[in-house]
Parts: sequence; structure tokens; C-alpha cells
Amino acid sequence: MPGPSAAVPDATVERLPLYHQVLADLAREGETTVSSVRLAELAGVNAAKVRKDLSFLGSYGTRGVGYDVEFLMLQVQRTLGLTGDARVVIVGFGNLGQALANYGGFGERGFPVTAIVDADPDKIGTQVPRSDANGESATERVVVEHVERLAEVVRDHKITVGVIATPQHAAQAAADALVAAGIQSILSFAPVVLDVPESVPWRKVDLATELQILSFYQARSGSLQHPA
Amino acid sequence: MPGPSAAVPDATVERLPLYHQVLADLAREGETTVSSVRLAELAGVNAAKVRKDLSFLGSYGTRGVGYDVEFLMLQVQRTLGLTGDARVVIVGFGNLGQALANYGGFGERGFPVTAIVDADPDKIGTQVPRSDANGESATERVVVEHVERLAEVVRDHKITVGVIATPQHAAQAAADALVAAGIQSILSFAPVVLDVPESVPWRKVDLATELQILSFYQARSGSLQHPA
DNA sequence: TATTGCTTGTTCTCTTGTTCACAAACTCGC
DNA sequence: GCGAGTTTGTGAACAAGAGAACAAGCAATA
Repeated sequence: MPGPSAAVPDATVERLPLYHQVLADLAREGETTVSSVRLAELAGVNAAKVRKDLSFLGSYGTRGVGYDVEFLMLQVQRTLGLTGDARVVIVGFGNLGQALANYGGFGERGFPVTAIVDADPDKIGTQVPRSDANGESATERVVVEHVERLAEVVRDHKITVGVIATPQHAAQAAADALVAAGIQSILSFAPVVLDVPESVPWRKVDLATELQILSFYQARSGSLQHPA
Repeated sequence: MPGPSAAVPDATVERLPLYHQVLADLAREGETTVSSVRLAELAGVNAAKVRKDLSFLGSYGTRGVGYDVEFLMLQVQRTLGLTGDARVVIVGFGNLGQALANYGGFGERGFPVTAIVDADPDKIGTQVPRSDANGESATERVVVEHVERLAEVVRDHKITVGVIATPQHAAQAAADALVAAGIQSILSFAPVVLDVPESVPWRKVDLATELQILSFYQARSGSLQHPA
């Protein structure tokens, strides 16, 4: 029996959000129970892999029955450390930053955009409607602040996640500022490798990278299959 | 000696765009040559891994010297199948779709947004400035068309890549429409597992997923290191 | 041309991840 | 209470990937 905080393999961690998503869909449809086979179908992975992944969280299934959807969802959340909302600050209010700010996807999934900063004085003061987990709360708005106030803003709003949406050349400076402000993790949209302390996990999302990978599998299509 | 079209491991394919990005930066700075050690530093990976990855493309380094930056970049492009521009259609002109359309990042990196479609009649006719590899060409614009004209648009503009920026519930229909229109690969921002033919490679970009993965490593921060 | 110094390409070993296969365990119907 | 049918959890075999180590090969210099 792996204890609640036993080591979870990296490959499993990367799949947990997918399972969480599928479980949320099932719960919304009123399903109370799900088998590893069905979960695997919906997630597009092998059933044995699902069972092994879930076994790292603990032994929460019932043989002959399957897993309780709601309960399993809670266990996934616990394992991922999704305890309540984690507030987000977006650095950079250009095209991408504005897009991310208006995109409701963050707040709906437990990561409300609580602050936005930019270096351009012309952008300071711009207001963006704020949507959190409860949907749109029309009265609340997020105001763009100057990047110099970042540390203050992070402290005052108890923000833990930083999103970098600056141009490539400003990304490292943004990362440095976020780390100095005491942010706990960073998601970057700039196509550069960031230099941050090991204690601050970060990930990169680069759309061109994704398209280039697709390009490879497209060229090989028919003979090779792309990986999930 | 691995021939030009020998099998390239999936893990290598996923890193090639990163190397390409680093090589492009080096070229911009006027560097003509780079060693595996330096390339590894800049890409944030192990040097032996870099050499092994590159050896799958062919034997293009010079012992005692390193790799020719420009030439290696060409080899990476060839391996990824990046032959000229691959035109993109965005399906869905909501918050996210508008964001992606205005975001120059696609065109600058060889994936010009050539068409946009949406199901909402109110959005048809909206114009978006078009930016391609040569930067902003102010005169050219992309006009939002109705999704029913998708097949026609894809054919007329020789579009090969589809980007799904619809709400979750419309994503599968969008994928079906893209496949029917003869698209060659799909990048989806909807948090669902798509059902498409094996011949059409697709990838999912989900921001909440990324943040949830970060959440795990943040909770473990100090003891465990996140992967790349 | 020989020597020195550097860097690649590759082999080998170790670790991680995937999948199969099956015993253990549970439910349901009779 | 028992047997039939399911489904989990995991051991074991297999595949893929990572990294260390080093021989082979090239450049530069004398």
C-alpha cells in the first residue's frame, strides 16, 4: 500500500490532470462509478496504465465495481496539491497577455487571474473583467498595474503562480522579477529557456513548438503514430 | 550512419523544436559554430543527450570543432518536415480564437494564420490583421468566415493545419469538420480527448493542465525537481 | 609530419516507463 | 451461501530513454 505521499512518477503526474478532466466530465453526466477500462477509453490511454497510475495515489478502487468518481477526483486533487484556488498574476499585457486575461479558462479551473502587470505606462489602469470559479462576477475587475509594483501585488493578493506573456527578450527579466516577488511556480509562453532557482518549478508552452512536432508526425503519417 | 529518414525517437522529436529555437538565437547573434556542450547549456539539457539526438539526423558535426549553426538548423527543419510555410485555419473566434488570431507568434515561426471560421453569424466578416514570416503586411487581412465554408476555405488556401479554439462541447464537431475538410494535423486548446483518424496527428494544449502539473511540483518543491 | 587539445559519435549500463497477465477480491443472482 | 462474472492491484517481462565514459577523428601548431 503506497502511502498518500509516496513518490509519484513524473509520467503519472503528467497524466493526472487528464484523468481529473475526464472524471469531472463523468461527474457532470451523473456517473457515480467508473472502471479503469472506461476511464482509459475516455482518456485515450491503456487501461493497465490507468490502474497503475491510480495505484500510486492509494488503493481506492473496489474490485468487481470500479472507482467512485467523486472520491477519486478528490484523491487526484489532493495528490496534485489542488487545495482551493491558486491565484495567478500575468506579466505582459500585449496580444497574448490580453488574450489570456480575457480567456476564462484559468479561473474556471481554479486558477483565477488576480493581477496583471506590464512595463508600458500606457497600459496601466486598463480594466479586465474577472471570472473566477463561480463564473463571471460582473462587478469585479482586474486592473493592469506597473511591473514595478509586482512584489507588492503578489504579497497583497497572496498570488502563487506567475504567467509570463512578454516578448521573448523580456522573459528572463520577468522570471527574475517573479522569483524576487516570491512566486511559487511559473508558466511561460515565451520561447526561451528560463534560468530560475530549482525551488521554483516552471513549464513552457510554445505554440510553434507544438506545430513543429505535429509537422514531423504529419510527414510520417500513415507509417508512424503520434504519441497521445 | 543513420540515413536521413531513419527512425527518430519520439523523445528526440519533442526536443528538436527546442534545439531549433536555440540555433536560431545563436544564428541571430552571429555565431557560426556551436558545440554540444554549449547547445546543451542553452537548451537546458544534458550534452550527451544533445549529441545522441542530433546523431539521429545524420552525422553533421565536426570532431574538435562542433556543429555549423546554419547547416544544423537546416537539418532540424528537414527532419521536422518544415518545408516552407504551413498555413493554419483557426476554428472558433471567441476569446481564445481572437487572441490566437491577433497573436503574431504563429506567422513569425512559419505557420501563418490564413483563415478563421466560426459558427456565430454575428462574427462573420470581422477582419484581423495578418502577419506572416516577413512581419506585419499591413494591407493583408484575414476575414472570419462561416464554419460551413471550412472545406472550401481549406481547399482554396491550401491550408494544412487546423487549430481548435472552440468551447469544449464544440471541439469534437470542429475536429470532425477539419478532418472532413482534409486538414493534415490538429492543435486543440479544448480540454477534451479528440477522436480523429490515426492518419491525422493531433496535440492538445491545455493551460489548466500545465498549472496543475506545476501545482504538484510546487507542493514537492525543494525535495523533487520538475522535469524540464 | 608529429603532437596536442578538443569534440563528436557511439557503446554500455542504469533508470524509467509501458504492457501483459493473473491472483485476489468484490457484487449479484439464485 | 455459493457460483458466475467483473474488476482491481501488482509482479514480471519488455521497451524506451538517460547519462557516463571513451575511442575515433579533426584542427591547429610547431
